[in-house]
Amino acid sequence: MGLSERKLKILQAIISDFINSAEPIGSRTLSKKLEMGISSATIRNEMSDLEEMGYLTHPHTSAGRVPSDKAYRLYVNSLMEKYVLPDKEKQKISDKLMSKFDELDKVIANAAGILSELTNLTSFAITPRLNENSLKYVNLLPVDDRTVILMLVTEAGKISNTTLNLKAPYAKDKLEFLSKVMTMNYKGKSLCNILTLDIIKNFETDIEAMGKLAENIMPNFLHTLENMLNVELYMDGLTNIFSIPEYNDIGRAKLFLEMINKKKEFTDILINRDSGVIITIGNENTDEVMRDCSLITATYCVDGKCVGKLGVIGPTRMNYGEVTSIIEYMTDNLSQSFRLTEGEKDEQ
Amino acid sequence: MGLSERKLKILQAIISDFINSAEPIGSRTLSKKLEMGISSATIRNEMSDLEEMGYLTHPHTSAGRVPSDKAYRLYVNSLMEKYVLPDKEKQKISDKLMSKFDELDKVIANAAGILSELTNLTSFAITPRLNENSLKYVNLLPVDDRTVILMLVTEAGKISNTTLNLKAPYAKDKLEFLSKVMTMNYKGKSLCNILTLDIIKNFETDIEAMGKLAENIMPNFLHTLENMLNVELYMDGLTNIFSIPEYNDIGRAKLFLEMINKKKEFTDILINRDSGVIITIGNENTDEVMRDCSLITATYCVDGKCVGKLGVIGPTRMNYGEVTSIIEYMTDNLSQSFRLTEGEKDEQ
DNA sequence: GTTAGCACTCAACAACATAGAGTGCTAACA
DNA sequence: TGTTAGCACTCTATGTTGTTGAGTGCTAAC
Repeated sequence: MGLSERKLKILQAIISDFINSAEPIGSRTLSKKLEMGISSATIRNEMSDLEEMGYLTHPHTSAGRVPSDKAYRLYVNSLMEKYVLPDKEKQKISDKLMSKFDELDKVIANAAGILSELTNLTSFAITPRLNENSLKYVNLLPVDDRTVILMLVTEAGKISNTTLNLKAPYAKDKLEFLSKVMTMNYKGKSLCNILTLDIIKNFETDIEAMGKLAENIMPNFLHTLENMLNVELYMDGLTNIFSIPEYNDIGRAKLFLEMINKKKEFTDILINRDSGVIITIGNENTDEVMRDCSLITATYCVDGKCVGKLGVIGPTRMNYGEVTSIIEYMTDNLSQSFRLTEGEKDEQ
Repeated sequence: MGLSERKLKILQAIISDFINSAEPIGSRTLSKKLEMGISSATIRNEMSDLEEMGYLTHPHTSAGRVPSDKAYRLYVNSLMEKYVLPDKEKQKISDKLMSKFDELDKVIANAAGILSELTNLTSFAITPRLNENSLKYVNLLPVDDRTVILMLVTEAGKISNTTLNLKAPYAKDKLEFLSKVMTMNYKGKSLCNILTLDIIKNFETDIEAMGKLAENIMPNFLHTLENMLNVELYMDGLTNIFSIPEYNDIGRAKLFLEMINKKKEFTDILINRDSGVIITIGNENTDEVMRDCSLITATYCVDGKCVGKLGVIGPTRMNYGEVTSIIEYMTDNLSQSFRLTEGEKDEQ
């Protein structure tokens, strides 16, 4: 049995209504709302068919119908109308998104904040993985006779500093020399590659002449590199779930927040999602704990490479159209900002 | 009417019991538990007196007694026995607290994590205010022909970088010169002072000769300074409240999490608390929203100056003795770590 | 001052009744 | 053959009532 025009219309009406009201819809209500001149009994028959096909469920006999994950999938794929962000809204987002001075991490954290505010859902964003990113610059800066700042800069412009406290005083000229040697050695190599033992081993023997200095600095160098590879997770709108009826229950709210708060696991889930706008609905999520949530993520690019993600998580009953449009607009906006350098922007 | 020895004993027993069980205590239960050879009727009389004095309340006529905020205050001030952290526990904390490589912000975030784990409460930590901190070092590093990294280092060792994209290419020698001039000019001055217009104004005229370069860099310099003055708030153990009976109610849990999630307001509250170990119980908190919480904070020092805070928030019914000891031990530990440089530690 | 005894109070729980929304089925209709 | 009215049935939500048990407060006796 296929889905007739009328069945689709009914299904769509049920889904739209349920997305707004969170209440199961009965045949009588729907018959009035649809204004198609069909009686509640007919709708009951159609609903019964839709249920048999797996698009609807009932919480219990005498309740109305509720869309299933399968229904949401159909809705997202073909039923829902594309939501077009009003220009005013777009402008507002753009304005909030980029504050000229901020560095990447702050922009991303801020983006998560804006997203949760706009969607009233829990939002998250992860910073780029720098795996493929290559080192541009190693700098060792003298602070005082035993303190040195190790500074790494990548091609994409991410900077990381570590203050090192050496066991013994050092000579300034050696420090400068070491910076240059290290830069020469590692420039253009990807962070991941540098971390492989071979290059490092070679290097350590090369500069034996530099004495204790390198010995002191190398472990810190590696540690800093590792830190740079870490993906940072930002979240916002955690308490938004309390105004969502689905979580108006201490047990569910707890499970949700606990899931979200396992940052390591959650980051991994996000990293492993495909690029582009990805919507996973309820049981489409491979992770058991997310089976009654939907997750929408989109990728933003830095320097043209898709590396970071932005998204929301909420009940399967969410406004897919609007939320998707907002996320998409935001990631596009971010990608564009991170492609142009500030200087180029100023000239435009 | 004063508090007789016996009344104190009864009060103490009620408080200790209630801290563990979260259940109102009845006279019969207490008479058995106390083993003082006094009957439940006598205890009822005493309880009635204690209630009249404001140390106890009843949720309703036929319920047992519950300690009031006043009772907790008495308990904290004189009744509770000092909890001594076992050496094993101390060792565990110390080990987890300092990981040699990490920078200040990460150590602080980590401390909040450990604290929530140990207390099963919601914990928080704020990084130092750098108001009084003075600038040690301004460095402008060339990246490419239009990109410069502005790096500021304070006496306390906090580092901040910003990548600047200049409107026009610059000459390397000018950049180096500017770094030196700026360092000379600002070294030893507190961040707050530098932000006052006078010094900056003077400086801008001084170096007019440097052309456009300074013009490009100064606004970023100021912005970076401002950012360095921001206090960062880290929190952990948010979902711990779900296992606390007091918050086993969607409304309360919501209020609590919403309060905690207003980071700006919450940070301000923390900043304005006195130094040292401060316990505020229920209605002692000036903020309306915190009237049914207790807040324990302690200060940690960087370079001997008390500047950052670490603490927990939870229901007034909390284990004040144990929690206070843990926080105190942790802040002492942090202060010590931030006083000695890594080099000195290694030598010990 | 302490205690036993007793009437009283109140929350928590369970058992039961009721209303209302909604379904499923059947039979009649177009 | 699809559509519809009608009706019995189901199930939740809500309200009512009764019961139990923990606990108090008071009184009178020790």
